[in-house]
Amino acid sequence: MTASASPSAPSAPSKTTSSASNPLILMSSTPARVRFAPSPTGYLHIGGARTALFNWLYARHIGAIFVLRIEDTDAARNTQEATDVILRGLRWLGLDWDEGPVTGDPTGPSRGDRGPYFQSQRGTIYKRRIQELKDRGLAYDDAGAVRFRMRRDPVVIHDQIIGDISRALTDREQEDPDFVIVRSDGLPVFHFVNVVDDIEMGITHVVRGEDHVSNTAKHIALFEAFGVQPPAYAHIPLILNPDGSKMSKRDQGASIQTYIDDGYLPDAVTNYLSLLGWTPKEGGELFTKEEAAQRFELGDVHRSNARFDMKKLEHFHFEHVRRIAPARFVELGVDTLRRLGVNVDAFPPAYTAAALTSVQEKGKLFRELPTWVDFFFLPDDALNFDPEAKAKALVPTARPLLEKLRERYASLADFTATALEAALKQLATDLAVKAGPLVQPCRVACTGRTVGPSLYHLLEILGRERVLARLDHAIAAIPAT
RNA sequence: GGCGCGUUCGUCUAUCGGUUAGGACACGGCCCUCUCAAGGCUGAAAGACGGGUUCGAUUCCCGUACGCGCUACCA
Repeated sequence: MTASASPSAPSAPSKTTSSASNPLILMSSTPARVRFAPSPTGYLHIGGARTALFNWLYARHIGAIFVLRIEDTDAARNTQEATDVILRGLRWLGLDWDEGPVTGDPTGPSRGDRGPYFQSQRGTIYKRRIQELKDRGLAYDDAGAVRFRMRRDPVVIHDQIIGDISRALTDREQEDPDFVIVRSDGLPVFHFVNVVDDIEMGITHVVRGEDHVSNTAKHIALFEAFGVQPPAYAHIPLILNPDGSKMSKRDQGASIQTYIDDGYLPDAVTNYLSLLGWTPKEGGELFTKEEAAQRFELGDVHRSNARFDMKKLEHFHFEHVRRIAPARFVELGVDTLRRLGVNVDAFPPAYTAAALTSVQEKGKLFRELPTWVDFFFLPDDALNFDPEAKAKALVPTARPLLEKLRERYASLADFTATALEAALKQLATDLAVKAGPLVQPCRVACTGRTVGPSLYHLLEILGRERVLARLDHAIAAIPAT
């Protein structure tokens, strides 16, 4: 069987509307409901973000309601701040939810009528459901805990991605098949609350990490115990470290915050993430999440884990950043520069915009922006010459060249990129030298570095006054012979 | 140990039994060039292993190896 082949039963549609194989959905006029149910651990894991993304893509593709539920049963560890981190991460990625919390406050406002959307607020619901199982003889007290009467025969999971899986009891489970659903301290466990919430919230599709496949047998048994048809399941492959090991909290790039801090474009992150474990049938690699949502099919999701490749993510950032509207780039750039302490507000907005736009095509991470444009915002006599650049370009032989260049630029009629280029090349011809010996010292004189935006454009943006001042300053800084 | 899932270039992947096994990132070379890039051209690079089935297997089946997940009164 190929990776893209349909794992479904012969009679079931191979793709598109996996919900069509679910009578519950077919017969109902209520829309499908999809959910992302993170536990607030203090950070949003890249794998969790991708799970959220796939849920979002699928929900948007089929027009389902996307529900966000916070699984904060561990009161000690789950703080409001920890939940805020998740919400912030999802919002940054642009993954909006139709129902769920508005803030990280469990008792705060929420959207939707199936709440509360924090498990910490759903205690009475769980108690009622426990009693229901007990009344039916499907759960019983055991040493202070409550156990569920698990079925002993293999459970078949109809997974939309993996296909049919028959999950038999393990050796340990054979000895003790009835698993705990309420701990002796009174707290219901994950398997139980997860299923109860999915029932109460009317979840029709569960899209989650492959690490839950084995658990799904328990969940299905629980659904059956409640007399409810289980949702359609889709288990997506995991994201691994570059070396193939499991990506954990400490690993580089594990937290979404990394990408926020480094200044990646959210669309680049979602684009890259969507391609880790999914390929659109129609082909193509570069797209927005909205475009991805149009094409997203669970049947096209892969079955094997993928390793994370930061270089490729950077490439997607490069491609996306060059495509966004200049105004948007400027907006993001100004935010970043302010945050990193560059004094942009002392300059006219048009100047700042021009300065930033000159490097948009470089496609750099926003965090790297100061390296490329900080010279625009420094006093003319306070440029920090990169030592290597200075040693290489601001040498005695460059002095007469710079002096001549200053002369020409001082008397230039139009201080525009084309005129600046023409004047420099004319001077090179007149002096019988190549352009390089003029270009490099001029660049270092005006920017302090050997790399940067296009020289003539940068000069035009700086303007005659600054350029002449910088040339003077550089000429004075050239060591005597 | 048990129960599951997986295995195509370094990485992400295409391939619905017959292909010179294609693309992207990364890497090398050439061209272009005001720096760095970008762009164009180009190079190297893959079917884990062993059995079947078949006229023919990367593709279907079995086994082995390896990887991953689960195996909690964690989620």
